[in-house]
Amino acid sequence: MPSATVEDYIKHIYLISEKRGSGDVAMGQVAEALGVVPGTATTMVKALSDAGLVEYAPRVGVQLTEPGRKLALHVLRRHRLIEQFLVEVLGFDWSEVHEEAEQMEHVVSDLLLERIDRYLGHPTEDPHGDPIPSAAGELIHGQVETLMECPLQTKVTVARISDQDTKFLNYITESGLNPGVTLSVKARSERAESVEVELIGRGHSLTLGKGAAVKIQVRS
Amino acid sequence: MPSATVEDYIKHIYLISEKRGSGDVAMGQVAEALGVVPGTATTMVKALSDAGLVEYAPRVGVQLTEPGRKLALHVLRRHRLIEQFLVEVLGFDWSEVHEEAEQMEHVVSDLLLERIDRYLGHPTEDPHGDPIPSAAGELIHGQVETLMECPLQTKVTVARISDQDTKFLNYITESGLNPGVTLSVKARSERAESVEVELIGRGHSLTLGKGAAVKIQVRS
DNA sequence: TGCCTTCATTAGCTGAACCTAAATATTGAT
DNA sequence: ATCAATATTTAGGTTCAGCTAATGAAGGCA
Repeated sequence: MPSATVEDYIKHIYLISEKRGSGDVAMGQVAEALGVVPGTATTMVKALSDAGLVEYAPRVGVQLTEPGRKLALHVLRRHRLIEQFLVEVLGFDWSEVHEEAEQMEHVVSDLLLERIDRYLGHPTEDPHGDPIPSAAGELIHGQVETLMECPLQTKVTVARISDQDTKFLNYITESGLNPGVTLSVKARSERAESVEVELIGRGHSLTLGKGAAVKIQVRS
Repeated sequence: MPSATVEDYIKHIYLISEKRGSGDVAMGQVAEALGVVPGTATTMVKALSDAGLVEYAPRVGVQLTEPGRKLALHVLRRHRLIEQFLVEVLGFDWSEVHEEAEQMEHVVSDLLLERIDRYLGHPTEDPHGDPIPSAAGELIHGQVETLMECPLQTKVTVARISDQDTKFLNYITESGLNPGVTLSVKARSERAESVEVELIGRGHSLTLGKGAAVKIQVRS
């Protein structure tokens, strides 16, 4: 059974390579995501490579192998089902479940996980709108665009917030931009790096900077 | 924050000294409970002593200090609340939750624990009948006796099964001796090391060896 | 073209928690 | 009272996952 550390490395490598399209993930990114110094990441990634979970090219980067991808999706499934469970069943706020799930994802057994899954009615998304991989390792990611790309003056629904930081998520909650909310982008300025958003039904608008806007993904 | 290993040592030292009345716990017992070789236990217990969690006398044994006892009860609270939750909410069988709780007890936060406690309505016993310490570290253990000590021909209720082995618990379940069941000891033979038990309401009897009988605790 | 900055790798070390094997204490039996 | 058996401790070693500090490669710019 892979250690919690191995699972974390694999999970983060997966998440980074998802975000940056495909190709190799730079070691610096890995080190930063894991909160370790670069040398530690190099050592660990070499070990992961020996274990057949990643392909590692010195001074180029790292990429998951098929077994690595399987493991990443399995960890992600645990993480996201746990988050969903904490929110749905125990009344946690969606902005505070990440840390908790981070710990629990390494200890819940497959049996417990399937009971949670059944209890929740086999959900396909977690509270942040992230897709939950199936037990078989399948992942359906819906068609999503960020607020910086989506069409103007068109009703769209918030699909996911691609950030796990509690403070940012609290801000999202306060602004009423939770997953599921309907909105429309009134105006966007690439040079000013801002977008103006109207919340449908609430009748009020707000302006977001590019940094925040790219983390908010919507579905038409 | 104490490591999972430290929590396990402290928990087991507490449980052993509970079982054996009071006084020092022998190092051999500690080693066996933790599944490590004696030398490892010695080293670890010395570290626990440096941390102020136990009092350690070489070649005599080990005993919890007040901070150690507090920690033990806190771990036990986590363990037992988790067990209760798994049984009550997720439909686990009481005989299969121990291993799962063993892992989870080291990662659930205080916040999550209190939500679980609230969700369950502040239970005072886990599915095995073991008392759940309060958040403040109080522990009310009911008046209990084993089947080898309780009065004969008297209705008593199974209070707890002091063993966590899944196979043994399965046997208990099959025999209908779960916590809560009412029974009466018809006869007992110290020399034959056996007791004959009648299950009230089911109208049938069974005979248990001493080894099993001392693990079944009852309340009058 | 050569230097400088940035990024990555290597080497060597640390602490936690385990192990094996040898040495030493304690206890019980003769 | 001595000796064997059992229990405990000590010594030395391993693995995992981290660190610091030094070295090396690659790309940008004067």
